[in-house]
Amino acid sequence: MRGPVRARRALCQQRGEVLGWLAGRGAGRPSPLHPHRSERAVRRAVAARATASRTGTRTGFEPPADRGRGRSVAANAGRAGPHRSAAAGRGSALRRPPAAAGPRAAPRLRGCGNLSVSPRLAPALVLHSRRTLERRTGARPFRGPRPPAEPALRRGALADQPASGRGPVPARGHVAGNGGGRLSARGRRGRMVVKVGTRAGGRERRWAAALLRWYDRHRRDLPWRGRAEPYAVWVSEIMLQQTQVAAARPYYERFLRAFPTLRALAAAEEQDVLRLWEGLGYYARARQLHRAARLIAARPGAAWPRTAAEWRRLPGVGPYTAAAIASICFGERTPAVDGNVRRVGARALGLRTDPRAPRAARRLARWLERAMPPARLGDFNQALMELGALLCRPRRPACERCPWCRGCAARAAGQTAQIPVRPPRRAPRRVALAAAVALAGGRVLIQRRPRRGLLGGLWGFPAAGRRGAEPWAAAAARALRRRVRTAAAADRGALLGVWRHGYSHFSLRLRVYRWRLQRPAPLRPGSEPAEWAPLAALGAYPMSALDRRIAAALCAPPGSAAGRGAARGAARPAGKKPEGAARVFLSAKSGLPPIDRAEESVVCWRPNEQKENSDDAGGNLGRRCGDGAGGGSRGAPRDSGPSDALLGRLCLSERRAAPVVRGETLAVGPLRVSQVPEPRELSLLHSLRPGFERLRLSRAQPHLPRVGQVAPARQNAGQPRMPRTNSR
DNA sequence: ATCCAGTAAT
DNA sequence: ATTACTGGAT
Repeated sequence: MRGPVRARRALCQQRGEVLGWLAGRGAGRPSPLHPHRSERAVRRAVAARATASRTGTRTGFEPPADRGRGRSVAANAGRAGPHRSAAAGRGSALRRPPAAAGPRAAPRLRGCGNLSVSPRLAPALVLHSRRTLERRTGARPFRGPRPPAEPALRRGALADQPASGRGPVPARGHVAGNGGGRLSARGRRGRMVVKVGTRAGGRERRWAAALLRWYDRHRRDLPWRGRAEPYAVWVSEIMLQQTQVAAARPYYERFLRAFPTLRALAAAEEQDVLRLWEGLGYYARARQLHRAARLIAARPGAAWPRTAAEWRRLPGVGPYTAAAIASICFGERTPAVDGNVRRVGARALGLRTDPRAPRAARRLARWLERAMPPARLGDFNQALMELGALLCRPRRPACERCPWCRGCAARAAGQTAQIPVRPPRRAPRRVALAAAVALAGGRVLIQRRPRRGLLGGLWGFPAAGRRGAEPWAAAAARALRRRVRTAAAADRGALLGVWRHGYSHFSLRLRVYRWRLQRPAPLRPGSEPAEWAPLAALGAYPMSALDRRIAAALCAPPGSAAGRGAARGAARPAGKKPEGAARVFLSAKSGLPPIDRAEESVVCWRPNEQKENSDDAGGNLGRRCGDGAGGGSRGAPRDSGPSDALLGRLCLSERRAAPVVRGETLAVGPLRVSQVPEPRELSLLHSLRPGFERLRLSRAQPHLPRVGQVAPARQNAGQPRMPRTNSR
């Protein structure tokens, strides 16, 4: 046995470097890290060295001697192949250059390795090595507050080691900083094994190299890539907030045509900016982009902010966006951590906690910062995001193609589905309300909700919460009286049913009471409109999903599933669709040119994920709705069979001389209902003419048409424009 | 239906 | 620390 000595892989150069350093320190310059100890420690170390060279006994600084050679790290690394794509294994981290130089070699640091030293000396050595590395690599010196718990505690523990080394030895130390040295403590006598890296973040840099190789080969060609122009990058980053590349891309191109420069944007009217944003959502982004443009233009010389901190001060620019722009355009060493990066990083590191939690986020950011290669800071950030978007997807990651496959901790543990860990969601707040359904001569009372707020602008039945311990029916009656003047509200309504609905942050339990009135009672004026709407026309009113289900129950024949309804939302029996003719309403997601051909076709098909077993778009277009891919297969799982084929072929039934305004509803059809896909099955709506991609199926309203007439197109056209519906 | 996303406002 | 904002994927 070799006793406490653990320097199995010390490298000659490093040894030379360290010994040279130690010798040079003979004068006893105080170590900045441990000024009060270094002198003694250094003298001791030098003495030990002298002893060792005289007697041949081993010391902590002894080279691994010849026995180390046989199973050297280089051999390990060789086994794995010199061009291992993912550099995560222990062996590869210790890969070293040919150990040509001996102890007397020039004190150059190359390669990495372990040195066994006394606990006292270890911190100074690490510091020294880090300094050297910083000098050599130009890495940013570590400064600023160290992350609180870890290093402080461990450095303290280290410094407090008794000279005998018998005190508690931290199981693994890690010297904070930018990757200059790592410290791990092993051994009974408290010898410290110092792993010295050649470059700041040497280990991480190899991940970076593999990543960038992959990125260079597989990156998508996106309009904002290429020249890292601040304006282009900034606009694209704002557009890409909460928005996928495919959706943002056409907007980006149009936007840059309209406002090619910062000055053009700053000079624009907000209305024009918003107009170009229509359909993208999150309109605050556009307003803030515009505001920020004016702020930048007002700077002296309209100079771009350069640092992430400066960008951060602009409206609409958060930590992610600031880091992305600063790194891509101005070479700042700041990781841009978005959802993709969090996912990729959490998996690679095998984070078992929510990567958004501060601790994990710090760890991730530090790791990334160490990995960022100085020459390609922006590319590194983009490559990470690209990896997350293309391969390291939330579901079904394509690990086989991933450059980090071998080193990925989540992959190794078979945990890619569990990582990133998501924080447990709190149980949603429970909310209970009572609603009033007032029927009179085939009409029902509905009201529109305020434009702002939850389900803004949608129509629904009056509802109220319970006051104190009053009966639920009383609460419903109160809601009724608020909108209509009727004596009937004094009566107790009949309980129609109880509906539940889950919203994003609360779950609603709605008790619905029904009143039958002789005739439509006079409406009370209110801030929002109310109407006695014909039951048959309810389909023309945009409603929330919950109110829609109640409306469906009103229209459904008694005893039908929808009529019984309440409990589970009462859809029709699974797998069956209502028969008959119906129209589909498409609400335009953005402005559209006039429709000059009445027979405009709109083709819908399922997302086509398996490229290899499906036809191209032309093949899709060639199929007919009826031939096997239509209603029959719709219950089938996504990936089985030819279900990626055409689902329906819809025809716009009207000409439109005037342009279509965003949000306007267009009637399509009529169609046999069995040809109409469910909204959720439709992830793509294409027309054969450009400009119609943004058409969106709004409401097929499958529940209503069975009673009475389907709302004719004319009537629909006369309706107030359908606001955007948001079922949450 | 449920989950996910970055920023600002609270 | 939560939530609104909006749309897409599954």
